[in-house]
Amino acid sequence: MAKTLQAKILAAASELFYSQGIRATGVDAIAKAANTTKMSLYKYFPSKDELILAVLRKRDEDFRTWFVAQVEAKAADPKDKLLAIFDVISEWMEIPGFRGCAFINASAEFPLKGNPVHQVSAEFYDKFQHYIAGLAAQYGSKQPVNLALQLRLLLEGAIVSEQMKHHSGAAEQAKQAAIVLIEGSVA
Amino acid sequence: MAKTLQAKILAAASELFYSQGIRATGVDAIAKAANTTKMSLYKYFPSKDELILAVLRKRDEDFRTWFVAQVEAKAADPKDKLLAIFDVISEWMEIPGFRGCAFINASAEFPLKGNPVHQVSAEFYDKFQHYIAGLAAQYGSKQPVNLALQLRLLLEGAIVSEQMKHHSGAAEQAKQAAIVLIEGSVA
DNA sequence: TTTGTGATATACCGAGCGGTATACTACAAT
DNA sequence: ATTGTAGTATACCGCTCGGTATATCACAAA
Repeated sequence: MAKTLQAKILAAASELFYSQGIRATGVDAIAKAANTTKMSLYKYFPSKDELILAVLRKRDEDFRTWFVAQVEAKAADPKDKLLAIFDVISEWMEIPGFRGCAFINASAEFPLKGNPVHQVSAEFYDKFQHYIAGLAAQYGSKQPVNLALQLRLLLEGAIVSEQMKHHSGAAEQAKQAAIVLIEGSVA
Repeated sequence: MAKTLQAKILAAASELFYSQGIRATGVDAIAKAANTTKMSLYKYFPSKDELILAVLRKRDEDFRTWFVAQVEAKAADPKDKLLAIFDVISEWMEIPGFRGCAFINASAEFPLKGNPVHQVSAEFYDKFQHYIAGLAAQYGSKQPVNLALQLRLLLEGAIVSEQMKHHSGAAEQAKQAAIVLIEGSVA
């Protein structure tokens, strides 16, 4: 409840960046949404660029924590967890305000190679893939890292498809494909 | 060679939008890159929004034409064509200046649901998927539409992964997964 | 009571944005 | 020779942007 001012700014920026786009969101709008002023904002974040990175880093933490908890709550053994991933993603897509993956979107908004946004986004998916690879190894996959990357591709593809057109059946087909790949990886 | 002024504007805008982002590209820069002036630009395109849509529609045509030609040149029978898709994508990713899929990027830059950019982008992938489904049906897949969507997800995922981090091995793993799914779809 | 500090309020800056107005040039068709 | 048309050149508009300056306020520590 008693969030620090810095946390309030971060939360407001995160929400606006995600719903409207980063470039489309002005610093004034963020300050107003956080019930503060631009001056205070610039005390905590030296520039909008730094704020963008801070927002992404926090989202990285929060989303992965939330996601893993969801999966662990849904299934007990490794194979079921691998499949539960797709159910969690499917439910996430149905949450009002879903507009795709914040990291994919950020990378698209700042297309230049060297931009730090790419590094943060890449790290997010690396960690994500690493979590999947762990489950795949427990499950007994012969090539857990490869399987993890394949499943990750299905997830990213489903998210992007669903962003462009809602209820495209992407999540369902991603899961069907995942079943084939998961079971094939132990044969 | 003797491109019309309109075509030159379209080409310049397409290039700049793709390499820098749409919002990040000003109308002045487009006019300059096309060796003309803003006045002429606004004679052909009533607004930047209309220009954006025109660029995406042209890219839709051009890319699909180029892509199909590449695939057809690489393979003769349906199964090989399905696999060749992943080789073409892989080669495309290695072209200097690759920055992901213009349609995914555009959708990310304009996240609001009703934006026409989403419709154009969704239509592009619908046509793309329809092409894959045709090959899948010729190949003898029992559920060609489902297989086509699954392969599309792998492709989108690979493109996005490669955009965030080059040489991630995404295209290769997408192809490996595709082989399993394609062969499984006739069993 | 003074002093230091975190936050506010507000006005401002230079730059870039999308888009327009006006006047001018080149050239082809009648 | 005249007229219409396609394109140029340039200046301008109102607005928003990221970022800063300055002055003030609330409050706790000393």
